[in-house]
Amino acid sequence: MNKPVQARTLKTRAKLIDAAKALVAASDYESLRVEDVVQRAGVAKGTFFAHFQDKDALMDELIGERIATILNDIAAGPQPTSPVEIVQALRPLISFAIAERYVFDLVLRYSGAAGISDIGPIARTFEQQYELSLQWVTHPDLKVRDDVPPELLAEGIGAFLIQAISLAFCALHSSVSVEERLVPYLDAWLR
Amino acid sequence: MNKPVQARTLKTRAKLIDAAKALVAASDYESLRVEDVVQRAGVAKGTFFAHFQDKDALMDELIGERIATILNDIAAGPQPTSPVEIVQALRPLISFAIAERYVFDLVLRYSGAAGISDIGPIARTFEQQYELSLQWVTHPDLKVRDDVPPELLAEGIGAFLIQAISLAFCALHSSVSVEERLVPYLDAWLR
DNA sequence: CTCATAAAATGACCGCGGTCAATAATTAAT
DNA sequence: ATTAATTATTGACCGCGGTCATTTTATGAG
Repeated sequence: MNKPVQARTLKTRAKLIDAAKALVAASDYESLRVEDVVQRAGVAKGTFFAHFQDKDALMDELIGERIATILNDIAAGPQPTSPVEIVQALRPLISFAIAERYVFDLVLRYSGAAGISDIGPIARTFEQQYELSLQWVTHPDLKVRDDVPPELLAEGIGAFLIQAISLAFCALHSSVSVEERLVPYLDAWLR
Repeated sequence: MNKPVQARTLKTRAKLIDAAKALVAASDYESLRVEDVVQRAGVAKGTFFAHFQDKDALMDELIGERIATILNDIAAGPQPTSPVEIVQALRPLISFAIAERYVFDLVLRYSGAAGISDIGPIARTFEQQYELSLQWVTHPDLKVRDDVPPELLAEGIGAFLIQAISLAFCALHSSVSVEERLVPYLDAWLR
């Protein structure tokens, strides 16, 4: 029943991902070119698309993995006890998201899957972020309002995180940082 | 001092926009092709890019205009007196935003300008939506919490609107509509 | 009207994501 | 080992957004 995966397939896929990671490390996500990836991996262009639906699917892998790692690190840290500490805890995630406008756009685009079947790495990190927020919100050390279910509070944290980052891109000239913007939101939302 | 704009320029630009509108009306935004636009407008391809920075800039015009119209209609309507009525009032906007995933993605991408100078039509509609929300929130007929500045409440409405629409795309299989999802957010946020 | 200058329009061309029929490598059966 | 069936790889090709040197058209001065 299970499809027999050839060892060659895994090897080629790994070569492609390694090549892509190296190229991203050398410049950035936005300037990644499929042709460069396949050249570095030593395979033909068509091979790339036999392994990934399209270029964005590779990006989904790369960026999703990065975000998952960041979220795991955050989850391993201490329980925040206030909105300010929440924002501090989220800082690594924010830094990554605002480092490249391209990344943020892609994350937003991939946050929602077209169907239940094609939930990709990035979409999973949204779930992960929600679970983390839910954990924080239900922890006794973080005093939050109790007139609203914790699930809703957790979703709200995600909404304000997106909002704060969007506004940061909207006004790069502004001196208000994402963190400064996010704190009042959470303060008002969670109190 | 003022650049002398030739009548020909305005005419060509109008031809391009008219052609684009007709094509969008005939199918949808996503399938719009620059080549089709210029062919219908009866001009060369290069001419298009003399009038618009890129294809997205044209989309910015088209979609921004639509949204501005929708928001004006909403603003001309009655003052909502509850979160449910807010969501009802916003329904035309929501309908347009979820009609095409492509449109929503582009709206998000254009919501933030790269700098203060290049605020386009779509970015302006975000401002417009904010002003409308602020107006609602400060109206005496809508009872809202007073422990938070109205400006923050207005921004929050925008954040939850985006969140609700995103989740709608994320789970097209789900039976929960955008409206149903949005009401609890606003209920908790404004009370 | 004529000519000089600037503005607008042109279309061949390029970059890059993505496709697909043809080919090569792998596996399983005898 | 040979063959047949499956799976992976290849690279020429296409679609479409975007560029730019060249040509065409409008404008203003004398």
